[in-house]
Amino acid sequence: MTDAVDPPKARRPNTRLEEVARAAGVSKSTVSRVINGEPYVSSKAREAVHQAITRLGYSPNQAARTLAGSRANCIALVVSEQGSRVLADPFFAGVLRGVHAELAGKRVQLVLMMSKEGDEQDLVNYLCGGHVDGVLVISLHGQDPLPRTLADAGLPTVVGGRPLGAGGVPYVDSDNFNGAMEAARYLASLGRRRVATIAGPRDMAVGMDRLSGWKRGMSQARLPVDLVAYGDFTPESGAAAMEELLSRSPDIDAVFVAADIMALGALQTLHAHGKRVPEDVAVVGFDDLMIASTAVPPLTTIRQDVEQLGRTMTWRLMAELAGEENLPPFLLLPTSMVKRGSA
Amino acid sequence: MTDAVDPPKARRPNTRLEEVARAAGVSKSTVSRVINGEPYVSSKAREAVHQAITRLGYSPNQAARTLAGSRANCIALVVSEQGSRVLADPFFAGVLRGVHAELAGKRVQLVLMMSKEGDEQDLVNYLCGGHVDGVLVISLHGQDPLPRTLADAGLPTVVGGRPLGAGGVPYVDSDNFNGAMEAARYLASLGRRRVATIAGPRDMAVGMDRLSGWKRGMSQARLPVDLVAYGDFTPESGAAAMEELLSRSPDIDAVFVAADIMALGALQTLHAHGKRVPEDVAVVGFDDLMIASTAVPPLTTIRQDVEQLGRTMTWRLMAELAGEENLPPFLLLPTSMVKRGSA
DNA sequence: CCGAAACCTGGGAGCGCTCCCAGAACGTCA
DNA sequence: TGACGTTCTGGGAGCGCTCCCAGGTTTCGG
Repeated sequence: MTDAVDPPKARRPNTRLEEVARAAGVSKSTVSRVINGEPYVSSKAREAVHQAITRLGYSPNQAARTLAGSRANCIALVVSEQGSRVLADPFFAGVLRGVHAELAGKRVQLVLMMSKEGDEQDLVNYLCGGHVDGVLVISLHGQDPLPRTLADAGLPTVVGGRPLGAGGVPYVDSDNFNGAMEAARYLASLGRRRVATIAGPRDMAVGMDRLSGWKRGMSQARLPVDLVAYGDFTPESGAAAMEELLSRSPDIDAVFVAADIMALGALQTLHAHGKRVPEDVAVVGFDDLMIASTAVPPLTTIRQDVEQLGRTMTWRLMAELAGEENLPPFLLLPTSMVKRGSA
Repeated sequence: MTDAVDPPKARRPNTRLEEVARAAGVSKSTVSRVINGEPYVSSKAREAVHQAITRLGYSPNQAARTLAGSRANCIALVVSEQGSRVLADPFFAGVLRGVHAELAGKRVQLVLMMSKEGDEQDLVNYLCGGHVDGVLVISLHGQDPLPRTLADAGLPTVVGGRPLGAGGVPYVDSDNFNGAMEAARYLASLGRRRVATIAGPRDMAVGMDRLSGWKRGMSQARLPVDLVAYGDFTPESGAAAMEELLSRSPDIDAVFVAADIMALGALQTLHAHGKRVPEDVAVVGFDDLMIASTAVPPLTTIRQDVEQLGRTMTWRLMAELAGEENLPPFLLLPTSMVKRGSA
């Protein structure tokens, strides 16, 4: 008769606020006040409520709080992931750790969303629908209008990594420009004269910023900026780009690779061509992933602190949610060079 | 006067269901039915509602649905992360991708929680408080009672990776035993006779299962199982373990390393000792991380599909939530050997 | 032509909280 | 003594939805 079997009856959710009130001998209102740390509660009542809560193992119903109050006590982390590979895992995981670390202790949940192509409108509807108090966006490509849209809808938004198409939306980023510049100058200071770079994709700010920094560093060292190849943050693309550079100019004696993950590929190509690292070609990466130190030879690289990036984004968002004013619109995190064997 | 500044007034959340009803010229109930895809709605009404929804950009208030209905339309991914480094990033990121892929299209949100020490009770209260419909748990250490606790509370729970201390709770895992066995047999088939292993931590099932599999494979090849060292899934520990093995038995001609990430460290140690890979010592890893193919030499390894692990966990949980019965309690995902240069 | 079964619809009672308001209890000062 | 604060408390109206129930409309077999 019935086509669909009824799912098993949901357990009666835990204790309700009213039961706590009864157990503590006070009213719902008072319990609510205690939970939310409001003033104007006698210490006696406060104490009784705390005990009742502990005894009953009460945990407030988040849905009800959200519905009744205005806040959702919840922020979203949106990863715009076109094609699902992009901007490799370690970056994302690091940011996530940072976000979580910063959220620790605060009663704020983190919901994770990935924007698939097509879902765009759904995503915006959802986010603007009052389900979350604020949004963290990472891994933007091209001129993604998402942050702009969210910000225009009045939803507090912080972007991780400089967004190309969202002027005015607050962001936090590593100081890619200066990091890359330092790499170029360091290679020059080593006496290298044919210094190439493998840059990131042209549609990502991180790619362009590191390329600009390298160019600036090269200019300062009075070196030409002709040896540029592009990759897409995969080892394969790094290998291919290195191949291209070597064929264009076999006398290359150094290369700044705009991401460790690509540097791994470049190292393979160099090895295949019988080039010794660092004797024949010095290599400097960027990111300082875990794999940088275990590469052969260990990779000299520009370290960016992705966990700190996550923390800072979260701090910035939470500060805005708390009503703080005159917050810095943009934050740049310093990078540092880690010297290992490859340069 | 006022110590705390009031946060800026929250925007009036979007359209409400009632407005959609009015716009479509039907009742709230009918709109609700359309949204939830229930039968017994005339196609005319259905059409009108859909149009109204699109026109008004309506997005149902999740909190209200949760409160009124029984489901939260939300599952939690709990990462028990004691110490914050553990089980490195790539694993976690892969699982996450899988979970998300499986969730795509379903109207289910994912909340991420990390169990810090101390928070344990809070976490359990929260999860059992009806805020989520089910829980995915990964990265369990030792005899973590969390899954048991959750399952006992009647909360549908699926564990990723065989849990040591939670008999009876459904889990999904890679077939670590058979994968490791295959590795051992492969090395033996290559004619290697002094085959060592670098195992994972003793308090993790994944470590023990791979060790058991290796032992079984060795026995089948009539080889001794004396060369065992332990690491903790870091490159450093892999390097140290290799060092130990080499000093115990310099004639080692093969090693099965229970994780690529440790294999990287082992490779460094081998290199430092002037051992050629694979000529002097063959190396087989486990996991097939991205870095396995870019190691020097490229690592032969046992591939486990972590994304599939995430997908399968999610599928299993969702099936249970949908009320399906007689679901398999445990699921093992096959592994496969990827032959590259190191063995 | 009548009754039953299948469809379709609207009304309204909550879900568990927050937050506003009214008022009690206890001052304190003219 | 009364008028007025300040501190504390409880009552109750929603928040926006789901889901039950009652009832209306159509179809179809006897």
